[in-house]
Amino acid sequence: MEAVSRTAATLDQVARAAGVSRATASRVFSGNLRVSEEARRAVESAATRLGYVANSAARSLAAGRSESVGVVVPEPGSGHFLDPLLSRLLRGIGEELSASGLQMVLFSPQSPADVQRLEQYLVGGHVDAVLMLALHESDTLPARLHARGIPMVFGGRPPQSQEVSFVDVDNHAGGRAATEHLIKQGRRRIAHIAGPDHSAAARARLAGFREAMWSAGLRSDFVDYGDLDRDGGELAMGRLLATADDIDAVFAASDAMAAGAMWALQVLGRRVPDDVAVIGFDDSPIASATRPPLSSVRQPVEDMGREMAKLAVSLSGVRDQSPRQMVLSPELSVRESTVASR
Amino acid sequence: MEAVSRTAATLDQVARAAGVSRATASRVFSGNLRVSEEARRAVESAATRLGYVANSAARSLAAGRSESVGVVVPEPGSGHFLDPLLSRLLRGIGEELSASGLQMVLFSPQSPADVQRLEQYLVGGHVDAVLMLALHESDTLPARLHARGIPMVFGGRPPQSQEVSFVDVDNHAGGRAATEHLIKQGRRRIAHIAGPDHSAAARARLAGFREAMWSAGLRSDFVDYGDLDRDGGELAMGRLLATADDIDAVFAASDAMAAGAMWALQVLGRRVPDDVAVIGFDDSPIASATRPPLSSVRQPVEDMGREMAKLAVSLSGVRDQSPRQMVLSPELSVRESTVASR
DNA sequence: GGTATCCATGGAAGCGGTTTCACGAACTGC
DNA sequence: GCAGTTCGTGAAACCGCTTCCATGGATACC
Repeated sequence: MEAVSRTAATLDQVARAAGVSRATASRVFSGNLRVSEEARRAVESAATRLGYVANSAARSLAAGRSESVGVVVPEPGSGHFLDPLLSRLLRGIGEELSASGLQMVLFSPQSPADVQRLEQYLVGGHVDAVLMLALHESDTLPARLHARGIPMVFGGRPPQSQEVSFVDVDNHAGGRAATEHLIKQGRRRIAHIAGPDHSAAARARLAGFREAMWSAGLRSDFVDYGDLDRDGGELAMGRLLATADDIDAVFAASDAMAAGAMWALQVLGRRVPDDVAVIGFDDSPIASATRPPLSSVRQPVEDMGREMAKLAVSLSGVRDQSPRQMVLSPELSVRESTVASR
Repeated sequence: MEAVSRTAATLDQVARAAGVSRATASRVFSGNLRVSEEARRAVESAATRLGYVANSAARSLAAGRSESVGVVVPEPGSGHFLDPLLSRLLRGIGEELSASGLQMVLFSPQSPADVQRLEQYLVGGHVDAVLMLALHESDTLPARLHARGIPMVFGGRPPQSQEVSFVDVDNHAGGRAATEHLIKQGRRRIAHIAGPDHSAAARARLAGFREAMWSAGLRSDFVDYGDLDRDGGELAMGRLLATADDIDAVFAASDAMAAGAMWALQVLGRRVPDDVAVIGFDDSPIASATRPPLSSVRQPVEDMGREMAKLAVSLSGVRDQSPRQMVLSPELSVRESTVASR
């Protein structure tokens, strides 16, 4: 390979070196069929020789598309359930986008000013599509993006779900699966530690729990609430035991709460899983670090990311953007906290 | 605000509406001082009226800088210690970049082909700077980026650390602090469960442990190794106890290993912290989910991200890019696993 | 053999900004 | 009052690529 000059080679130089016009060289890179085999070879060889890489700014400007997708992640500390899953999700998104040759531009607005700027940026047409990982208050965004014809895909079901495209995990099914697993293990007096009521995901998990219990003809009123973290789980467990001390299983809406619940049980001398089985949700690192290791519901977060990206890609550039939606099923990750000892 | 047309307003339209030339309008947005107060006001009002947002592709092309910074994160599954900290780190980076009006472009190359493409992309001058969160095999990258004058900042000390800029957490100091904390609690026979020897971070933590023990005149040879996950910790703890069953404290190089060690101890009837104190590293979610909650060493990961971004910004556009390095100190996060019961 | 069709190609006009340069008006200093 | 600055401004030349359009040679058809 020739010495790669300090300043990047341009299409013009490549074309000149290949003995063709800029237009033809451009066609080669855009995969245009209308190029002779001969010209194509000349251009390609010149390109490698010069170490040519297309200037994306110029390409975007000329072609009117940015070759990049914006990803908006929620601000932290909001106790959003997504947080621990974020890196898995981004991974899935990145994988799919990079397969399509798209760049991923990450936004994590902190202040209202950031949100404002972000909105301008997105509406300004600097990205070909937007993936939203949480509903920022900015409810105007969907409408404005839509008006500009910029596809937008939500991760997790947004409030006004009918109008927009989204990919979600089936929290209802997850809650049901967790509960059915406990029932199958012979448990009968099963409690649920639910997440905050304002969270749609938490409500769906609760509903799944209720449905499974009803179907099995069991009482479904051993329910308490926590704020998704460990202490919330511990407190809720205490309250539940005070109400009904013969509970034989607990399904918590998060692993952290499940860990807290386990603690509360063990402090009171209950053995897990022999006396009380415990199952969490998310299959986070916590699940394999508790004693005993925690059964959990694993959300297919990587798949979710991939599907979001796919959806965005298939939506962009299309005139008709009727919203599409997709719901992924979580699966059980069974560990020792729910299987009666050998 | 006027109806924002479907297609974004251009600088030209703004200039026309304000009754000035494109050049003057451009000066207003670039913060150029040479503009009369009158013209500035006219342009600004026209801009808000039309909902103008600069087209970043055009700006990049004309100005020769991309207003964006590439962030390369390690592929997953490699058991890299960064993984659980990733979202915190990205947060810090994003915060700082967005304050400078820069975009963050995320890369997570999976295949060798991805790495190849990435390298081309970065070298192609599409970003103003690069933040590397792990040493991909592609050792040629630093040199090539340097040749192009593209600043690059590593997160975590790279192998050949003298030549490049980086921000790292002081693992040595962290290891020392953890150990000294145990000593201060009156522990004397302290063991260390180290991470894999090929990891520089793991070696530094071990060195910190040794230094603290030597300084206190204590034996520092209760050392075993694990692969950073829970099972590794459990196994290592078993081996350590087989060697010396009167160990009264353990410092593990990761929270997961600490959790595993705690389990091993408790299975053998040791009480934590009464018989044996346990401390981890990373202050991950696991730390607050164990029973008892785990003391740990908290890495200032957000700060690390912020500093990396700052460094990149200050480096870009500067002719002389003599490498700068920065080492951040971790701090102790004390919980019940190391404080003798009340 | 002549005309219609096809196809690879090059010329050239943008895409939407930034920045150099020249210019006139308004200052300054003596 | 005049030369020398300073300052705001607009015209115009790019930045590197895509794409429309015209062209001309080769092929197809009758």
